Amino acid sequence: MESQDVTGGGRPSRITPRSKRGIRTRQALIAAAREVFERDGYLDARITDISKAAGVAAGSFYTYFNDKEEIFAALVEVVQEEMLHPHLRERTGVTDPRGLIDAANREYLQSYGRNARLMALFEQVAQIDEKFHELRVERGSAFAERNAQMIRSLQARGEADPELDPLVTALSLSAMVGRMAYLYYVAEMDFSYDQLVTTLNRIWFNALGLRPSA
Amino acid sequence: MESQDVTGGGRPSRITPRSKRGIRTRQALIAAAREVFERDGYLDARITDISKAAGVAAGSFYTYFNDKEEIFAALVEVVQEEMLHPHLRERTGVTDPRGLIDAANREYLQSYGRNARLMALFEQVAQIDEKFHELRVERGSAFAERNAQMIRSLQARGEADPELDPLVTALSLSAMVGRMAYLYYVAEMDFSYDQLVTTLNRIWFNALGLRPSA
Amino acid sequence: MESQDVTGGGRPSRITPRSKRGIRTRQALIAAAREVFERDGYLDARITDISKAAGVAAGSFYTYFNDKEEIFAALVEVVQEEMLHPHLRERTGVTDPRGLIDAANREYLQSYGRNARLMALFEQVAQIDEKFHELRVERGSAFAERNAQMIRSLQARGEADPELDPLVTALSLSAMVGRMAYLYYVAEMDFSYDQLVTTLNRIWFNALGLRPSA
Amino acid sequence: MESQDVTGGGRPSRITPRSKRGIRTRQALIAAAREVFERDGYLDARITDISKAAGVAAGSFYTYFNDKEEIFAALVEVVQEEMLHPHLRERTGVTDPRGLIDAANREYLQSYGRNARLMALFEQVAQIDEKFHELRVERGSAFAERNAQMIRSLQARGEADPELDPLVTALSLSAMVGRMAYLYYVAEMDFSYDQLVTTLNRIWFNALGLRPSA
DNA sequence: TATGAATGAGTGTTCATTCAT
DNA sequence: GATGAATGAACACTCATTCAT
Repeated sequence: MESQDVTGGGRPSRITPRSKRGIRTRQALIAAAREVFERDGYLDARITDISKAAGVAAGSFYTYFNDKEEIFAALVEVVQEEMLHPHLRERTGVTDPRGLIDAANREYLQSYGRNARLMALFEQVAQIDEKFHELRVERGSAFAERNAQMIRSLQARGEADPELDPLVTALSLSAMVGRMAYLYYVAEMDFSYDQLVTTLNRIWFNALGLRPSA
Repeated sequence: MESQDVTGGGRPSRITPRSKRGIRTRQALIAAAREVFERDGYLDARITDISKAAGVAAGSFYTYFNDKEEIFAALVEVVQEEMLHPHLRERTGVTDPRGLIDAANREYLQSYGRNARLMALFEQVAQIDEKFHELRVERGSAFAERNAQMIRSLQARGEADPELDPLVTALSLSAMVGRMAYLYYVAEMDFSYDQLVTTLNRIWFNALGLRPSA
Repeated sequence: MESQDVTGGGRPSRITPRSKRGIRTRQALIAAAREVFERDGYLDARITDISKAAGVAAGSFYTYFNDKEEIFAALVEVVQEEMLHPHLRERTGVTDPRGLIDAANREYLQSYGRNARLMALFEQVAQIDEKFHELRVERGSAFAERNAQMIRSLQARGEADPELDPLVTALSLSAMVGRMAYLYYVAEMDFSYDQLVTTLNRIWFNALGLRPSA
Repeated sequence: MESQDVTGGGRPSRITPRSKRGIRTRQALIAAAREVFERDGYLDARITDISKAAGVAAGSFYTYFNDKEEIFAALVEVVQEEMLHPHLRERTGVTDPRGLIDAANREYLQSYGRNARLMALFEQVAQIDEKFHELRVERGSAFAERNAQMIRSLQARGEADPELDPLVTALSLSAMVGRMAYLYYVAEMDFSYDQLVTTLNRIWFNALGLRPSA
């Protein structure tokens, strides 16, 4: 998933800094944005506060971004690079389906937990801003599509319930994990991490009809 | 689910109208609110527009509500009464677990579909307003608790996988259905209603380990 | 020349006041606008100052006008009604061409002089704002067209140089008077009112080839 | 008409470049200013854009000019040199009054037409900036003074109406030509170039009482 | 109860100008 | 001389809320 221009363009996009100082300022603004967004939420975050937190003048914000939406997009990009962990199989050496699902679930939850505030923020902004809503749905689809592939292989090998629609199943189970991560880390519902992982795993296994590996 | 004061109180709560005229005005405002909210979203809805849509003067809004949050709460109450369909078993005469789950899923999705715009609105407001966020989580929990009860009985009768944590399982599967309803009706993702119901049912059955009824 | 919507529309036009108080406020704003515009010029006039001069809150401006352009248009309308003096012939009883031209020139100059500051303002805004520029050209054309009619009659009666193009002549001579009024009242050039009227009259007479009335 | 410091002085005037590079940059800025002014008008022209159009950094503008007014003054100077065509009599060999007036009118209109955009700009700035307003009035006066001289000679020779005030007449007729050039080239009013010249000439001739040359 | 005009706090945004490199 | 990033003063405009009629 490469860096991608989240905002579809429109106004004259601001500069990409050429000097060292410019790069530093831009980064300071993004870091400050993260701080302010996490503290105040997207709606209450004022551009002035972001500039102030970055230690620059109010107007300097506009050297790099047109508005709140644009700096949020930049923040999303930065964080997504941090959160990306593809090639699970190669990294872990795990090959049996149950092990892979368990590893994927744990990795997803850990990653979500490390960035819980930000993830809550993304959920929020997705509900507020059309562009980010679409982005979120698309990313979810792409993720589910990879899982759908796995389900298809398992079905082909006779290891998974052949009656399941691979894509809708993948979407459903991914949606479930995503939402439960939210309830655990953001809404702080009252169950343990262990209960969570164990139950999610078991639902995946049962739902797909995976038998325990010998 | 009784009428419940969503907003924790605070300002002098506005009147509950006694005169016929007052009742009419209040209802007109709520209807107008639904219209404006669905059209503009919660954030962009202006109190002025709600009054205008209701055909009353700007100031009249404050005879009945203190602010946007309060009229939204009133709207939520009205709609929830419309959406409530308890006692599924008694109403349908269905008794086998798979039949009940199928009926519940279908009923939930239909109901969601009939009020899709509003449901999207609720999701949005839950992400914006703390009070509604809590309300949403609580309602979800209550709903899941009922499902957890069902899972416990099935486990007790040896009809469901005894390894599952009943509450977390219920939460997860409910969350899954809720999110998929959103993706189908609001995000309008590209799969059919039939695929949706069939897949959700099958995931429930498999996950719980329900065998087909003889 | 009827009241005419100078601004071609666009944004939701503000209210026309229903209550007495509203009418008073709107008028106070227009009067204040005249004051501020005359004092500071169009460009330097701040909306805040207009509100302040009218003795109302900053926001109240926007109850009646969308922006500076719009209140200026309202001001133009008001003043134009004041300045309108048609039916010169009927009012004065003058019938001979030279007498009519003399009366018209004097009336125009007097009227210009009474509103010199505002006339300067109109010139300024016409150079700044496309809409008012067009308005000015149109009004000038309409005025010239009436004069062109007069020239045509004189030519038909053999009293005016038949070689002259009536419309272009009328435009030219009107433009001349308009510009000289500006130079006399606004730029305050160094010649007397009497020199001005006498010379303008004589140029008109000579240009049209009018002989002195017996 | 020599190069003349239009702005009355005040801030430390910027450098007059010595190096070839400096001269080139200064010229590039003036050319860019003309471009931007003609495209955006005086008010909307941003110094940033002038620098950009000249292909130099924002800050470089201030090496040569203090502000927009100053570069506009420089532009005026350049253009006025281009537009100057004195000594009409000597250049054309024309000597009879009607011929000279005709030649002068044609020359003025042609010249105006070649620089219509800039002339419109000058009109605009004269209405916005006190300094340029005065400049415009002065130049007009100087021009009219030359015409007044001509009128005086004609009167002395008995060739022109002796009743006319030479200066006010010259001012009036010049103002007329100037304004009509504006209406023709800038406002693009609907009459032909030929109508224009013929009518203006005839008004001059008639107004002054010039008989056709034998 | 209804009206609708008045209020005014609150922030985003622009852009001329400076100055360290 | 040139660069381009940083500065920050300055204002327009919105809209929830009040309150006299």
